[in-house]
Amino acid sequence: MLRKLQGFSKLEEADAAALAIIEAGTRLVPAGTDLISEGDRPEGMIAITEGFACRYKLRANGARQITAYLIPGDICDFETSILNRIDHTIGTLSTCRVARIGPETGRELRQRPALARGLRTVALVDEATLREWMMNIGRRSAVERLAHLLCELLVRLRAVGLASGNSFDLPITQIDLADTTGMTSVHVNRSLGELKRAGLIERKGKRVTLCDLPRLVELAEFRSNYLNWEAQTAA
Amino acid sequence: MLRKLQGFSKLEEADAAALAIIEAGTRLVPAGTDLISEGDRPEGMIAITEGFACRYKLRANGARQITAYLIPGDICDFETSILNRIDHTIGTLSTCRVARIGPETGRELRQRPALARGLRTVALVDEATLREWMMNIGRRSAVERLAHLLCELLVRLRAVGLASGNSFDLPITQIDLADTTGMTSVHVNRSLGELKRAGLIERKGKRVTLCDLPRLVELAEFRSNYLNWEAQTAA
DNA sequence: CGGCTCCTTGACTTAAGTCAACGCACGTGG
DNA sequence: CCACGTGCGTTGACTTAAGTCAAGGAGCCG
Repeated sequence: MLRKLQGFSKLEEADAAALAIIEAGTRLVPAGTDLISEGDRPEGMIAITEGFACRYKLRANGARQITAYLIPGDICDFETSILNRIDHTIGTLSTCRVARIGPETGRELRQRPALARGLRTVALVDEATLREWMMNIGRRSAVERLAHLLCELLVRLRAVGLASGNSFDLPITQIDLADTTGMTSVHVNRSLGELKRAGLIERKGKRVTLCDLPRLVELAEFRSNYLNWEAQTAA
Repeated sequence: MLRKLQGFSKLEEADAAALAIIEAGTRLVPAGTDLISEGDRPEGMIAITEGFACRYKLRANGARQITAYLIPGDICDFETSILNRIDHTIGTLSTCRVARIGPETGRELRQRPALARGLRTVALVDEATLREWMMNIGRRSAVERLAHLLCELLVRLRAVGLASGNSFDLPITQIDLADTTGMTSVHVNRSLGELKRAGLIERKGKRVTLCDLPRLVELAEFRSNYLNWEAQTAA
């Protein structure tokens, strides 16, 4: 998994070995666990190899805004000691397999030029994704938002080999989707129903299928450019 | 101005000289000008020394989402050649004084350790701000959103000496505010009116005064931590 | 003095939120 | 192995925040 991620963002040599080590020290974490809390001192990195995690913030009234998904292959790097307090929390949405990378090994990884470059690319893509999500919440209707999110997930999961054709497992609740898209779980439910009725998606259990991807892409005005490593490798 | 920005994020020596040079090659740009367009090849940096600019994205139907403000002292650094296409546009909201920094000089600046560190800090703060805005749009009411935005602007403008007491010049339209907060200009107008009626803010022309900052902060649940260099210098 | 663009306001519509109930699946413990 | 609890999904009836449409006014510039 980790391999995949690094694989596309930059060419690797035997850095793969370094990553393999990481995968060794992996732990299984139940859903709803905070891996890092707001206000913590950032250190090292965290990598997800299975399941969905997220970055989120809370309001005093309990309202939650999810600002990013961490899916298998994703790494979040806390540029150690540049900022000394984290402004958000990272928690699991489903059961996850997580690798924690200490500050020392983190430094080692960043020493390898190819990996360092990969990590910076990841950071830039994450930021671009943040902007796209903002557009999503601010300027798209409920149905469009969900359509867009599903398209994004398909692309990202494909990149790590976790989608087969146009379908993938989405191990998170509609409440999570609501907190991602800035809506209510009730309205997420209805909007998903609308997409289903329109024949754009299908769901059985945790499995989602984007039956009519072209129409979905058009509806959401989805352009994958912001996620694009492709542009990278082409360069 | 530039000095200020760097001043807080990291201690400087004679890097100031390097920055001074930048300020020399500065141009005046009218409002509504795009400095960099989506799809461009990123190169060098752009610094704003006067006026308000922003990052934004457009939808096919013309809807605009502003994802960040660039105020005097802000620099945006396109990590040259890491990504090769920009996913958003940068344009001026008011008349601006802008410094364009070529790729070569950009590299030079990044060579100076203190400046490099400063730039990375800026990038991290920008990202944190992005997350806070997302929370703003996704999970706060119209009035709260505006209150939060105003608080943020006060803090940021203070940091560069552009606020006197609790008031500052806001040289942008209510349409811009709407595109920032994911609402309509009409509703921005009404919500601002509400803040004014509640005695929280005052406006005359472009000048905004946050009369009752404590209540405004409370209403918006504003915590400046995400902008905090203070934390940095303390470290 | 037009002719912009922006601000302001009112009347009305609509998308999304709220409240509430019920069913279903899952997991745990008796 | 079944009984029960709990969290999630689903649906309906109703409320509300925000959007839409539209028109007038204010400021600014050439």
